[in-house]
Amino acid sequence: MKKENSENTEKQILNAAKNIFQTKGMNGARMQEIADEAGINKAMLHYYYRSKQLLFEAVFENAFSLLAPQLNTILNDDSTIEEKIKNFTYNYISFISKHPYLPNFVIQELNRNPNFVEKIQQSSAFPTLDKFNAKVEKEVKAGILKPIEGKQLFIHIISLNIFPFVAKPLIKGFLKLSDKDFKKLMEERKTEVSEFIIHSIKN
Amino acid sequence: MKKENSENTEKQILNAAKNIFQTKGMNGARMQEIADEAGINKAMLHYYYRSKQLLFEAVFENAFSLLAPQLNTILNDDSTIEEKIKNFTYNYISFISKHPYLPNFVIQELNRNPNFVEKIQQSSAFPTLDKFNAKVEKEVKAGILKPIEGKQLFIHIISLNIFPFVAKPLIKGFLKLSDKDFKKLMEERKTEVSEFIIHSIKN
DNA sequence: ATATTTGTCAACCGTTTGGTTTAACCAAGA
DNA sequence: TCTTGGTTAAACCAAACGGTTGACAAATAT
Repeated sequence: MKKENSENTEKQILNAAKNIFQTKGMNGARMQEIADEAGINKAMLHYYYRSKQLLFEAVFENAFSLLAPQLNTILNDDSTIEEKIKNFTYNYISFISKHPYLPNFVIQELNRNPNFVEKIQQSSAFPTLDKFNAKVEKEVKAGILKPIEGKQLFIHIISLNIFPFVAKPLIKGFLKLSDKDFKKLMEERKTEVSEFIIHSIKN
Repeated sequence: MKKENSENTEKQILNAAKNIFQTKGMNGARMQEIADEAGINKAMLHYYYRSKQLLFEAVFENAFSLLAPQLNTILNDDSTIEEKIKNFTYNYISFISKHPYLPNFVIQELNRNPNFVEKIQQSSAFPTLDKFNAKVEKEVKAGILKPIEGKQLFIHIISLNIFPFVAKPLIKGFLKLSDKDFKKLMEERKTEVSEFIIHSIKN
């Protein structure tokens, strides 16, 4: 009843920490609350992760490493811009619907500690825009797309896809939606958003 | 040197609280820090605002009351949809450039405490979409706009305008921008965004 | 069989935090 | 002159917090 639990406990902690940190943030989270959520003693948190800061970083890097591949796909695969937009919009909204706290958590904590960006910029497979920019420029010159800068298009795409989840309470308030309504609306956006973008940029 | 300062101190506190709360959030802010920022004694905070919670709510309502009119204009004036989009995009980006912490603060705290929405929904001049929806529908039927739902268009508009400010550190990281670069990019978006939207929806 | 390591826990520790209190001070108004 | 209201520094308080300790049992190694 030891080694089986030792691996198990560590994952239980990380999972509990994920839940608490992602809903309450670093400042709002309490070590005791994480321990309770994991159903273990508070000392165990420090036994496995030494400090709140390190536990938080484990959670954060885990969260970020889930988001980065989503972006890397659109930025670096060989499909056309139109295909990229359609795929990303569909896949990203599906993905976030399953992890609704993720984008807000990442954004909130990056705002709290902006030099965090530099840290993760080096380590993990941090997305780069070079290939995407080149592809946009190429399709613009070929007359497939109307003139647009790659970086502006990129911001358009992520704004339209991510923002509704980040501002969920606000949007629910403005549009007077229930949780179910909101989910349905996001479902519609899986195609609505890509059509909206493509309408605007395609010749 | 009494009554002049009494009003003054109250504003000094609110202003200091604004700075601290908007950068660190409710959980990250410390009463002592706010007192220091205001250059007054900590007892004064409680003298004027009784508790951290009440001081925070004063700051939050103040912040929200700055944002709401921006939306109310676009939603309720009599201009065409195209004009609404152009005006809102230009004005909103100008406005937020002067108050960069505002949208993130509001969104972060609404996520932390979603039933806050209901509170402010009653009290202040909370924006409603009815008129905007009707106008969109009318222009679609008149053939001015391509078919689109008002609520989806509304989400598009606020996403494209607000998100870049909320995700500033992320965007700075992806695009490898300095603060100056970022500001320039947002300046470009004052027209870029509205053109992008109008391209997509106009017949 | 014995010793060591590893996982776990309850209790504890020092510090920070939001909030209160006290005593004194000062300027303005009655 | 006396009261009143804004202000301060300082001490104080209880609760909450992150983190540590020491004991103990189960698993592993010798």
